[in-house]
Amino acid sequence: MGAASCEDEELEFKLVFGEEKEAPPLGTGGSGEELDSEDAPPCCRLSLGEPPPYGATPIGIPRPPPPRPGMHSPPPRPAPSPGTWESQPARSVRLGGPGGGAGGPGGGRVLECPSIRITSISPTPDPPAPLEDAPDVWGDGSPRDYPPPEGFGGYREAGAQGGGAFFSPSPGSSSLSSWSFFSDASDEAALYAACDEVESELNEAASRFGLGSPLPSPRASPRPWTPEDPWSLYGPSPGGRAPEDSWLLLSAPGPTPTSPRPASPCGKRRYSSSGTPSSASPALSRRGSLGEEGPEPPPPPPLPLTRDPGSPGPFDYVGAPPVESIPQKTRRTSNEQAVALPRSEEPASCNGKLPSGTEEAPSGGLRKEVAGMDYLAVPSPLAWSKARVGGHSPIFRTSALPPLDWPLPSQYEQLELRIEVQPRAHHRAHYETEGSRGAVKAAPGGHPVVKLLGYSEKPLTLQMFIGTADERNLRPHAFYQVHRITGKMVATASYEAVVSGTKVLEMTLLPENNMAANIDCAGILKLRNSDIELRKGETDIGRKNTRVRLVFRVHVPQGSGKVISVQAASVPIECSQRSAQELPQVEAYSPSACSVRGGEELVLTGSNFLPDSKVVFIERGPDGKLQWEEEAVVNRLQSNEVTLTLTIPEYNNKRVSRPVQVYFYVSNGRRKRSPTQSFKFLPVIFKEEPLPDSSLRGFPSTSGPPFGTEMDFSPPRPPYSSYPHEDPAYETSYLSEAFGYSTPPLYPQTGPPPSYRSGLQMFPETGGATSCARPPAISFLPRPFPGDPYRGQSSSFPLGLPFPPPAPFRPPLPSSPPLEGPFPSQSTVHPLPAEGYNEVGPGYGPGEGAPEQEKSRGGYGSGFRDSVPIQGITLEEVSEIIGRDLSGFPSPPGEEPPA
DNA sequence: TCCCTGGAAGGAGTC
DNA sequence: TTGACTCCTTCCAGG
Repeated sequence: MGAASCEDEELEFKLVFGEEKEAPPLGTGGSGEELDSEDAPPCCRLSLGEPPPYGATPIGIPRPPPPRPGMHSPPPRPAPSPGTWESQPARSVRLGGPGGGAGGPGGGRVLECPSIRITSISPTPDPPAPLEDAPDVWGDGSPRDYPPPEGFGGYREAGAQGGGAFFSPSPGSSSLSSWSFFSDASDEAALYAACDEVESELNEAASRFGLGSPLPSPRASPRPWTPEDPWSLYGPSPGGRAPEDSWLLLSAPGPTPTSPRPASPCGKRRYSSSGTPSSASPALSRRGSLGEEGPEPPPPPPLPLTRDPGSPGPFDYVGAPPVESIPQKTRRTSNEQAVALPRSEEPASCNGKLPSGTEEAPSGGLRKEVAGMDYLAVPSPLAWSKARVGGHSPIFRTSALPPLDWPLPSQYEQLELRIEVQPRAHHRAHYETEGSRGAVKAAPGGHPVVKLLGYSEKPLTLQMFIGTADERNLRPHAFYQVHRITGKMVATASYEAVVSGTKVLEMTLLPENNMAANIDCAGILKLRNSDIELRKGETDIGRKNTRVRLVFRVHVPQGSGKVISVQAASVPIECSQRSAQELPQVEAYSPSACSVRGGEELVLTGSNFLPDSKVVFIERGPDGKLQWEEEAVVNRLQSNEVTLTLTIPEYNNKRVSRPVQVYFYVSNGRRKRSPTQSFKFLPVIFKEEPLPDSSLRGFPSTSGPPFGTEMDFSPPRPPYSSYPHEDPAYETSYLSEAFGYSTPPLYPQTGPPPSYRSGLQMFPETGGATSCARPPAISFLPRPFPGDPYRGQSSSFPLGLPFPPPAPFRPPLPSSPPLEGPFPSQSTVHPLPAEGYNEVGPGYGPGEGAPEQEKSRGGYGSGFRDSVPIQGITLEEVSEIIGRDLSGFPSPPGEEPPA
């Protein structure tokens, strides 16, 4: 389907703009394999009802290609002009259905998506410059100055939309699909005239695809702040963003706005009486698509609600087939339908099994063939990470706002978007077939609170979407969407929009409210795994992928058509029912490293801790086999439901010379374990004499104390002048760990030895707390050394975070727990692998607006950080780095790999 | 009546 | 291949 739509787009695009010549030839761009359909500015809102930026745009202009599911906006690449970012070349697509192969009508036609450029702050006007001053006809507050084609920007979640709403409107959605691709029939009628042919292809393609899940949208509500819409700052017309209502009304199927509670597509399920063979897919029997469901609510009247001025409606639906034409969605559990799916072309990725890099395999013919369906390919996480290494400035043109999957810093200069009150760690998301399960709540009661610091001039729009909480880049979650909650108890006005396929809830930050918003209007909707996984290009799997984060973003106008975009992500939220009830969750812990001798106290904070909860440390070998396991002694007296205090066990090999990465988990019984958390056992102290020329200082050799270094197994000594964490060496460890790299401090380094190299290299075993690393992730303590931009950043970032937290220094929150407080409340750092963590942002690439502190940070900055950009680094890269940097390490006598 | 919430049934998927 | 177990999705019921 995605293919079809892309084709559609391409066709229209060419027809209207004659882009053929400009479209990069197939395979051009070098990295064509990694290109997405999202080449188009992801910042483009796919909101139905948004008119193209140009009034003259012919009606034939198709709506943006359905964002590809599972895809992220291809990381824009630096354009020739400094500060300018250019989208990656578009991919080619083959007409004729998803098969991309010869099958399907249009069989061999290969179309190329246009290359699009989006810009960040650019000293010189970019090609699209002429459009810069064009009013924001989009009215969505995301003024766009790029040409229409960009309006078709796809977003990965478009798939959500593409796969979801795009494919099949929600039949039983509790909320109409505001992003339903197929919508109002009346509009469609007009559209058909313009794109009959395309539509037929779309339908054809759709019929060959498993249709995605309906993406429900909460009931609409009038835009609460239309007149004062902060977005108007960017353009005259707020119209582009059709109010939810319009979306809803445009969606043919589904409950009416007045019946938010979705009727179960097939009524209540009764397995005992369904008559459906047990082997039958529940989906087939219970959840068909439009048309399949008998008692579908009558289509809502066409556009009864007021559209925002300028809301073009029809444009959005160009090419959209009528709802009725949507083939019944398929489920992979259906054999027949499964067969119908273009498996042959589906990279193994379809179900999320595609190993990283698979699709990058440039295997000639095959690759070429795939190229025909190139836009279906999904860049590997590695590729993404690499592409984003270096990060970028959070300054954008108002016309080219960053896509949702672009990491952004939470703070830039004086601006900071902060989550004052974090949501609870658990929130049971609701399915489309269920009624709402309410808004996300905050741990202390109430709801999350988000505040923008450093700006209070005008009202601004705060955007919120559901993001991922895994170890990869923060991005819109494929299996969850934000769900707008309304009701008497909801005080915060919100507006639902769709940004490239991802539902975004928009609220207003008012100066009179100190630019703070109480997020009491945001629920979480769970999409069926099978639906999402069926999407073309979707690589994520839904099973056990139940952790999300609330992502908040705000674009602060800076004048001159520029905005600073900052983003904040909440702590991870477990959205499954069971997990929320039974599984223990570790949200933070301190410390995160300790001497191999253990004995230190480790404090875990989280939830679902039981009196008999166990904490088990484990170590796994490269092959994943368990190499060591030790249960820690839990101090029951100092533990409760949300806190576990335990004594770190002794590591089984105390003669290691390098930090050992281990993990621990909390167990409430068999199969009731928390996700593992990383922990490091550090070698006992090394005393080293500074040897400026040595690249291996501090490391023992196999033949005695190397370079004047000796291993110290003696009893604890008096504390050193500097605390471990005050020592740059500590910082190295700290950083590497904080960044989530399961890598030991990179002692052996090439190049000029960092200043911190002299002196203590490893953790002094002084006993007491001094032998333990301060929590990198849960930095309750202000970072000690001066100039450290992280200092005091109590809410740093989770372990496993590929992005370093480049956020400049900020004082601890008043609400932050005391120094030794077990759990930071607001800005708790979750050591959980939740990369892309709010504060983590993309960081600032060198020379890209990085805070001076960051740039000037000495010590570690000259080594590892300089040689390997942290941002976006992946585990693979980390492994590589580890292998590279430690390869020269001589194993000291006595050190043996844990058996 | 609607919304929210907790619980659980039953099938699918995984080990 | 089979059984046990876990997870997902839907349904039920009560406040």
